[in-house]
Amino acid sequence: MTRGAGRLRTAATTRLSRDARPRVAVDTILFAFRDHQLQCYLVELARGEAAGQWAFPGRLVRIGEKLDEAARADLAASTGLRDVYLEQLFTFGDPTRDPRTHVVSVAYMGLTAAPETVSACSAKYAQGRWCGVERLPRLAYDHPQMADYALNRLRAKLEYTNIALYLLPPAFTFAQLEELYATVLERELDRRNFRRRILASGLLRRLSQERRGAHRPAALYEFAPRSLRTIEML
Amino acid sequence: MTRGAGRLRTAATTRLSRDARPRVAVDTILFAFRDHQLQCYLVELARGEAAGQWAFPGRLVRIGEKLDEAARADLAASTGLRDVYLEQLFTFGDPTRDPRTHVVSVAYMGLTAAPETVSACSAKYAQGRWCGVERLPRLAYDHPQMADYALNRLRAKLEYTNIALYLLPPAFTFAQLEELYATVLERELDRRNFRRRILASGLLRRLSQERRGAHRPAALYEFAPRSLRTIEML
DNA sequence: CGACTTTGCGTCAATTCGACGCTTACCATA
DNA sequence: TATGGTAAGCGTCGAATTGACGCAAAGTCG
Repeated sequence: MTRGAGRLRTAATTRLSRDARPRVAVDTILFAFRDHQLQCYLVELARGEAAGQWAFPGRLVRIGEKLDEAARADLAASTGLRDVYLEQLFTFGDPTRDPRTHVVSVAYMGLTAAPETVSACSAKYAQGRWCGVERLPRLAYDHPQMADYALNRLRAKLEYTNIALYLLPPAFTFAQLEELYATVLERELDRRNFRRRILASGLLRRLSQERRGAHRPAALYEFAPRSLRTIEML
Repeated sequence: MTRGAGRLRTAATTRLSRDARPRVAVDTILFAFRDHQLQCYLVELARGEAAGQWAFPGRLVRIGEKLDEAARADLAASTGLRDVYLEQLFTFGDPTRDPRTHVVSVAYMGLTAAPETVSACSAKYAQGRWCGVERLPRLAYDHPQMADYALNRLRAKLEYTNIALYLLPPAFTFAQLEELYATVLERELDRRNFRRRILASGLLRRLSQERRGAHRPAALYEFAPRSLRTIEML
């Protein structure tokens, strides 16, 4: 996206028209599984000509910044969340995607376990909120495409990676995991078969059931670190 | 990559230090299947401090250009090839990847059917040549990572898309297709099973065998256009 | 206590997949 | 024209995977 570009417009693009080059931005589609649905985090733009529209958080990349670090820092500034799983998605470079200037945006997908404390600190935004992916409002720029892309990627990677575990708390039950899968994939799953599949994949590790009373189901599971295959590509 | 940035260095980065932003480039790893091996196209840089080193063709993106069109145009300028299958791979943004300035590079993978006529027209390059992916020379910048990434992606997509067909001429035999798969995947394939798999996938269409004499094997195949699934994502 | 959920173990049949045998057609060349 | 090599094409067999589903033990909640 392009927050901040407005400030530079007169100074930069006019004076420099010959040397003008596209700017680079990062935008992050942050997912969480909350209230039995897959949600993503939206911000309401406060500045620029897209003010009032909803979008994904993001900003221009500064000289010397790594892309993922820029995305991570911006996410921390926009949501207060750190330790988010981030994965580069796709780079959107259509010159008309931002009506003002040519901004090339590197889209990231972020996954986090149901966060309770989220604050839209940054003054760039009027507000921030979680929104179920089924009923997104009209989004600014080409962010609808980004949402599609991210959702498709998430669905695809559910099938062959442990990526779902980033959407869950450190310990969880099979029922939770299955609900996550069924919801995101929009498909019924057979409990028995699902269990077999997941266990066969070796993604999970049975948690020692220290304190299980206190309204807790019998068995908890957690990440099996050894199966943290880096399928960053594909 | 960063060809052309040298020219702008004094003018741009000095004068503009406050407004300075990363530049955007596209680099393309172009593959072809030639001489029984998977090869990719390399250029020898003629300018800048990396002069003399080998790299993948690419250039800075100009205001108003789409990323894929920039990649396509640069490929045409560098190799004379048009009608290349292009797919965005990954965006490399480490600020130190180009020692001079911060250049964010959107890497593309290109596939083409064994091209006979390739000329390194562009004055940016001292020369261009095809090189087997097994014995690449030392590459400039972070292009070795790009090569790895592209190769991994190509291998992965061979398994579940028709992407291989972009590396073959319009009509080809099963033996050719199988050799391509076996070479790229570096693994022996059972002819019978391979045939079954490919036919089951519906990717191929039997060509009417009009003129088959003249040193031509019995059966030719071509693309089955209906199966041109767009699995651009994942 | 009784209804309900979660967990966990199995079964069965259809499908997929790897290893492999065999025949036919075409071509080159001795 | 006989022969050997290669591509094409068909089919089998057994192991592994996968979807549909039954069932019982354990825990939770009202």
